Amino acid sequence: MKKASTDLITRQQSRILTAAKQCFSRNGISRTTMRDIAAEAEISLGNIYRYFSNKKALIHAFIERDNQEIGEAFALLDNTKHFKTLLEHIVKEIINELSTKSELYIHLDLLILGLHDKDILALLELDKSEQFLKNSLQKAQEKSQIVLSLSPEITALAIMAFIEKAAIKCISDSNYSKKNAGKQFKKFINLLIGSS
Amino acid sequence: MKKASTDLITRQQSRILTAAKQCFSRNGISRTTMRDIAAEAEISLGNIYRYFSNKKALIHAFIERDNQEIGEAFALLDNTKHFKTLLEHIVKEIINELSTKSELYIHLDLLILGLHDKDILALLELDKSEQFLKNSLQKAQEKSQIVLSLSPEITALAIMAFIEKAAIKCISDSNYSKKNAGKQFKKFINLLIGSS
Amino acid sequence: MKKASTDLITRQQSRILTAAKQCFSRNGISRTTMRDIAAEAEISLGNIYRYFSNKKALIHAFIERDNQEIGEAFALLDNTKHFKTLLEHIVKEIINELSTKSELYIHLDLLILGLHDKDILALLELDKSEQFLKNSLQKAQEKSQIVLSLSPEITALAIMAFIEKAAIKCISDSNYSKKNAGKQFKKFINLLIGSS
Amino acid sequence: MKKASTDLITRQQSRILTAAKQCFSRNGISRTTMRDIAAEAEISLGNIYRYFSNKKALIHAFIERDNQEIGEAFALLDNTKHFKTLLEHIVKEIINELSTKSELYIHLDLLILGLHDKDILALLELDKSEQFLKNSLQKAQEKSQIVLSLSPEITALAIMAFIEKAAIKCISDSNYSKKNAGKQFKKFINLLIGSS
DNA sequence: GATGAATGAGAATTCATTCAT
DNA sequence: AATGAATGAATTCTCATTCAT
Repeated sequence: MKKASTDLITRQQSRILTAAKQCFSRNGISRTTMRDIAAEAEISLGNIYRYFSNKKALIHAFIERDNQEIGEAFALLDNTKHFKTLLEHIVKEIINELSTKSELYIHLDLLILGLHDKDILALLELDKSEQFLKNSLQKAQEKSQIVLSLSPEITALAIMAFIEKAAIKCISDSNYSKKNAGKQFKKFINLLIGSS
Repeated sequence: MKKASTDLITRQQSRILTAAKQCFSRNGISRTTMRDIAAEAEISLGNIYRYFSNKKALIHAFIERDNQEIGEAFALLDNTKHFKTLLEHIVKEIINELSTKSELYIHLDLLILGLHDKDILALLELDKSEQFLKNSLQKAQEKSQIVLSLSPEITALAIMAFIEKAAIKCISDSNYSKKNAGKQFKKFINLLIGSS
Repeated sequence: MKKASTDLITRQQSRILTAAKQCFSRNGISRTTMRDIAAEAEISLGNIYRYFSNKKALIHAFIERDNQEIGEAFALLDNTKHFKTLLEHIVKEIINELSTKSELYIHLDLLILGLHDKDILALLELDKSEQFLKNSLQKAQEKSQIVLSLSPEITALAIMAFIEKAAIKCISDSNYSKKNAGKQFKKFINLLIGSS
Repeated sequence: MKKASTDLITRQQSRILTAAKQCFSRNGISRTTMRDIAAEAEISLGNIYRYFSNKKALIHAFIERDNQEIGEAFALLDNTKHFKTLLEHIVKEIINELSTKSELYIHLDLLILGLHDKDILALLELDKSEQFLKNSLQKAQEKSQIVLSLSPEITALAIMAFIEKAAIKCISDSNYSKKNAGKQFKKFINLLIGSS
């Protein structure tokens, strides 16, 4: 991997990461070959290595980008007056996205990779999103926007756990729909969070 | 796959599956080679193919056996007088086991395999254990042993989700301990389940 | 790489090493691919890895075998009554062999590999043959078979150096023949070694 | 290879060759990539091909320049009154340099390349330095500055062989030092060359 | 029934060389 | 003249699966 004009570098890296996401969604991370990504990005195989020194580095970058996106979504919670409503909305979105199967692939693959690889594990900080949520809950509680039945920490954990599980269920259990998941989540939320 | 006399078949299959579990725990499913399993089972490589026609079939059989074992654990709930205490105990056990990393490997690997492979997905019925728990909750509620804040279905989902998430956290987040998880779970349970 | 019945293992390893020697002679070590060796040994590519865990291990084994052969040649010196004559003979043989170009390829390639790789360097013990020769000279001197102008150490060094250089010259300089080399060596030897 | 104005050509070629020497010393010729050389020369990768049509041509040019430099060193021998002393000095220098490992890399790499490639072999004329030395010895003998035990040809061969071998030994054998080599060489020289 | 040797289709990665700008 | 992005063939190594004994 060598340097190139910064602009092109970022553009190409981004292009490759987007292609990677496509492939990862389709087949899971570990089943995606560098050649697959190259083909998807319409780039030569060797050229990928100009932008990412190896597969691991590419995955690294991929995770970093992913974390950013999730962070941005949760950031909205800090500036809203209707915390619970927005939370329900965000969660619905996330379940929606995760239950594309494609997203879930990636999500779980990352977990597995993390278990196999300390570096990736560190990067995952196994659930940035949980952190974001916890912080948002805390702030909202301090602002007396909401009343929590349990600590922000447990609440965040429980919520994120619920989301993932529901998403998995949407895919794996044909009797279980996203609508279903949404309704259940509302009830669950009402148990955990009371509005002031 | 060549056939063998029924008795021997079951004995050998069992032996191989036990060896497989060892290997899967150590390195995850996808990183376990057929040779690894053969070595662990002290059986010849070629001989495995007499009992399982290919790796996928072996994994299939593995899942079936796993589901059985979990079912047996939850079955205890149906005959106890101290539902909540026993539940807490079982959950502690499961988190303990899952957070061995080795078990989590398998758990997650299976999920991924399921996402990639309809046959396996069907077999997973993504969380036998959740079904068992739901049934137990329902029966206990009918017997008025417990009072549920939400439906048995949501409660089971929430509990299993919590367990998995906590197990993952035990491994990935060095600041998070099993003790911690146990305490949090108690509070969480008290919110979901009231004793009559 | 896995174990196999000891007999077959040795036979196959030997076969592979022989094939390797062919290839190394033809193209030099670093230009020889594992596929080349497999083809020459009439074995599948993957099968090589059953007998040598990687290319480096194969080269290792190759060197060890080479060292043995040279050692056997020099061992003859210890039991002869006509030291100088036999030495001249052996040297002629070695120059002959080395100047096949093929042998020289290997000889030099090994040196280079040694410079790049500590493990190989250690194995080379950069010139087993020089050690053998030095010991033979020493014994012969003690038995008063020969009279050395310089120490056995320097003498051995000078002789081996001469051999190599002459061999290289035979190949690279078309005006320089093996006959030439033999004659020159006799004169050189007479300067270094006098018979008693 | 595209052409350039003669002046610039020579300047750039020289610059590239100097960079090449740095790289070759560090990692050996075959492990040096064109990109390495470009970086060291602070020139663009593509631009190298304006001045050398390919890697082989570059190595060619490199050898030619190297030969020149060695020639200049030995030329000193022709004008000295203290032949043996100067020779000892020069040899010490060469062993010193060669045993930097870096120089030896190049030296051996070139030999190998020569064996693989007729064009390069011709260029090497496998040991310009030996030729120079032979000529110097001859002249010195004619001027009666020295008395040779053997012919100038054999003497030159023996000396150069000794140098190389000693250099290699300095690197590969930790018990063997440059000092050692120098002392041994003096004794060896005294056997080959007597002053008048 | 059992064995384990053999196969070969990939996978990641490297690097000389070309070519559009 | 100079640049450096792009190419793709080549290399090492892995592993599920087959098959002769």
